[in-house]
Amino acid sequence: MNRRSFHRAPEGERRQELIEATLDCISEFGLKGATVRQIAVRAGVTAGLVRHYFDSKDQMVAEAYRAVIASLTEKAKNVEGDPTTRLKDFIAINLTEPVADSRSVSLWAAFISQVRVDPVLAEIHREGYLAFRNALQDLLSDFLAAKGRPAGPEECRRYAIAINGLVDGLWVEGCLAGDLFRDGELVSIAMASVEALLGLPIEQ
Amino acid sequence: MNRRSFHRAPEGERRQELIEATLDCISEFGLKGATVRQIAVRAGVTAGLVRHYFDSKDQMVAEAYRAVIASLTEKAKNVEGDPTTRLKDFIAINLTEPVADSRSVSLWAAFISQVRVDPVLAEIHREGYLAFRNALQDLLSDFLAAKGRPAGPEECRRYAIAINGLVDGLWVEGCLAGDLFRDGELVSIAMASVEALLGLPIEQ
DNA sequence: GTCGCTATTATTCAAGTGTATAATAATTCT
DNA sequence: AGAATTATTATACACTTGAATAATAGCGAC
Repeated sequence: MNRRSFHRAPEGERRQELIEATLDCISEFGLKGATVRQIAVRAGVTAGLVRHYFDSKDQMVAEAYRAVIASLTEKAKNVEGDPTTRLKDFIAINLTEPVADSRSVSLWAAFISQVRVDPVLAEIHREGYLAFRNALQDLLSDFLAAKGRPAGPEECRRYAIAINGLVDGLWVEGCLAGDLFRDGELVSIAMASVEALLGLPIEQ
Repeated sequence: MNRRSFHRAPEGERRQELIEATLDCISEFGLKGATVRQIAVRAGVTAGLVRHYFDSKDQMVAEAYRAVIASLTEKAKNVEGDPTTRLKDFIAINLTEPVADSRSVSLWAAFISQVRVDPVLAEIHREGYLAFRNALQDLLSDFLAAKGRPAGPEECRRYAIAINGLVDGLWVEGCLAGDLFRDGELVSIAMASVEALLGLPIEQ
């Protein structure tokens, strides 16, 4: 028997490799095509190993979804600087790579399509969405205050809903049909739109 | 042998039943759960019949996707009346049932997630998206002209991209977490946002 | 070094997949 | 009413799926 050679990886590392391989497969072959065997090939291991690190394939997929949400939101939530810079960065980050690319939107859509099916994924989604929107709402509150037009929570909430919708919608448009837009066009449209929505200039 | 009784349906009717059953299964069980057998159960027939009406399951799914796009766009594209009414209706239709519901967004997401995988679905998507956005662009052109502020194609294009993004984004938000919004809140936010984007009142 | 632990591989299994084929019964035509 | 047509069912097949189990080899402790 010629067994293939291998090396024993630290637990955290191998788990992350498997999760990354899972996401690769989902984005390239769809949820249907992301089989345990295909994922193992992508990760450079054999199929049985999946069950050594995760209770089930479904659990691994759920963790992979958490990773997607984290990668989509962490950059935007960690913007720094004065409110104007943060707002500008928030918009730009969400509409340029690596957040805005076809792999991201494929993964996002694959999981969204399961929200009705799998309550676990539904909960993960809701948490991520609310955290993201609340971060935007706080950012807008700071921005409006800094511009000398402080607004209450209700007004900020409405702005956050609208701008979140706008940015998400443009994000999807751009990811799915990036070739229909010129370089930087989406960011430019988004900036102008947010200025119009708030009735305030973003550029200093 | 006790064979189950059945009735022979006209071709068009049965095809539509199968497509509808396919969409039901995709929205309830995901693309993975939409198996030929499950679809047949939903349609009240047996699995073999699928291949009598379609060359393959994949082809049936592609036709089902066409049906989804049609149902999502036909109402909005057929708005009538003066430009102001049409714009108002366009927004309202896209953000209220039946266009805005969790089944629709599940189906939409399921197919979007396959755009990278299946070139056939990618083409169907692109056609639908462009037709939708162009309809909106024409509508905006009419609206701006009627309001005494005619705009060229490039300006209308930018507005169409932004408003399409806004409406799509709010549509997704509302479909996925309708309980987070009050009745009519999304439509109200969308109306106010579009007014701000265009710098024109929509209400007469 | 070699021993022990366990991460990893290899193999097997039952259930489910899309599809092909043959049997049959609902409907139409004469 | 009876024959012809074909939509529909029933069954079988080859293959894939996630998971369970047993064998093995990498690697740290001593």
